[in-house]
Amino acid sequence: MRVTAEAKESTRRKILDAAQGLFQTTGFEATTTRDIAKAAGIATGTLFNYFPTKEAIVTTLVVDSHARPTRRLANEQHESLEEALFAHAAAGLRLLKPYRKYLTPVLDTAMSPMVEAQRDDVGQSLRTDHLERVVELARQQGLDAALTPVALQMYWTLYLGVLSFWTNDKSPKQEDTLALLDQSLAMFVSWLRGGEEKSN
Amino acid sequence: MRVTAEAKESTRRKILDAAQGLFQTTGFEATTTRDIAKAAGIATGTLFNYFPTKEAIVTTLVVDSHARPTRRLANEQHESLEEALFAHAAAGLRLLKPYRKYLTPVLDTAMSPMVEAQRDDVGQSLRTDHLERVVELARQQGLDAALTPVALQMYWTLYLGVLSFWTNDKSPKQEDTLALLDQSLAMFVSWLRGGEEKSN
DNA sequence: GCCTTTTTGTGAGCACGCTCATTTTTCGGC
DNA sequence: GCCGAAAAATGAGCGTGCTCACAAAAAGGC
Repeated sequence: MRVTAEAKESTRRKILDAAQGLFQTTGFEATTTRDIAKAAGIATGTLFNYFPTKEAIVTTLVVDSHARPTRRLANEQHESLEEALFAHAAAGLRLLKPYRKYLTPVLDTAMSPMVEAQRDDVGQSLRTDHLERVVELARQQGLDAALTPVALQMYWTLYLGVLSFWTNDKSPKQEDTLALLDQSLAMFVSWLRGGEEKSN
Repeated sequence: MRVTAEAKESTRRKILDAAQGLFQTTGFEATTTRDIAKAAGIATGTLFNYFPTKEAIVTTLVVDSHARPTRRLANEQHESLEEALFAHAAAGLRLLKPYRKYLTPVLDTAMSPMVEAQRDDVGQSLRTDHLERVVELARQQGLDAALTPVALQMYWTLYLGVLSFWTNDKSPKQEDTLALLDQSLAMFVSWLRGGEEKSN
């Protein structure tokens, strides 16, 4: 059972590596599942024993990139919530950077706020993890009451908007994306603060 | 040439009507282009002489629904910008209501803020028209300077977020969507006002 | 009314993502 | 080592959306 397990894991890696390379060079849409299987040295049917859909492959690539031990700059204090959220979101972008060009299918499915969470839906953990940290950061600023489900929904909408912009950002170092992120967070935070004042 | 033109228009309508009915009863994904063609009494190839893709059909349905003379309640004065924008966005929802269940492909393509405008891209006019009215309403409140491209980008992101939520809203009369819309616009408007104060 | 050109219609066929009956490999128990 | 069972691999094949070489029809000129 151990040898088999190792072999399975090895095949899984071969698929992911092959897909990663092909997506990078040829693009997500232009890469066929037959291409990936051939590059991984397996039959097309085998590929679907490991991943239920083509999108699941790219989703796994993205999620795996977040699974590396994210060395969290331990409890560093930020001057403002906006600053803290900016650092958090920018860190998210950094992790996603290798996948920027073919992020669209992931945004449409795994990261979509509307997809119902399902068993073992590895994509959902990405959103959940990101939002948990947002809540945590807001708490440190005494804004926990303001983070209603609706507020998180709006945060995620804005974040997805930034990511969606980013995938097509033609500015030299995608600096326009950072500007948009800055503005979006400024809007979000000032609204959070406003709501807090009123309710106190 | 006139007889031909009339026939063409008639075929076009037959396709749209057939598609409308099938989408409604069977759903967008489950309806095949062969189904649509058969229901319209034409060959599958002919269908693609009228619409380049299956998505273009649903997009056309949605855009056509906006093409009806939108009787604009002539220059009615709203108490606040937020109220005016709410009425405007709610009117948008009302137009889209018949297509709510299969709006997703339209959001992903024609209404996406990232898709570059192309010649005769009928989908773009939907966004442009909506945003033009937003600018107009903001002007009436003396906030024209605040409506930078980035601001419009954020407005559209929020609007798409609301629409995306709406397509899956399980609450009885989709009242949760209106709540989300309300909050989103409150955030947007208060941010607009804040930016205006600073820059003055 | 015929002939040429242009427009419109057609359905066999392609490439795709994905499935599934079958074959091949691996396993633990003896 | 051998055997039956369980797991994994296979590739022909299905149903898509969409294309394209060709056929039919209509328009325009004389």
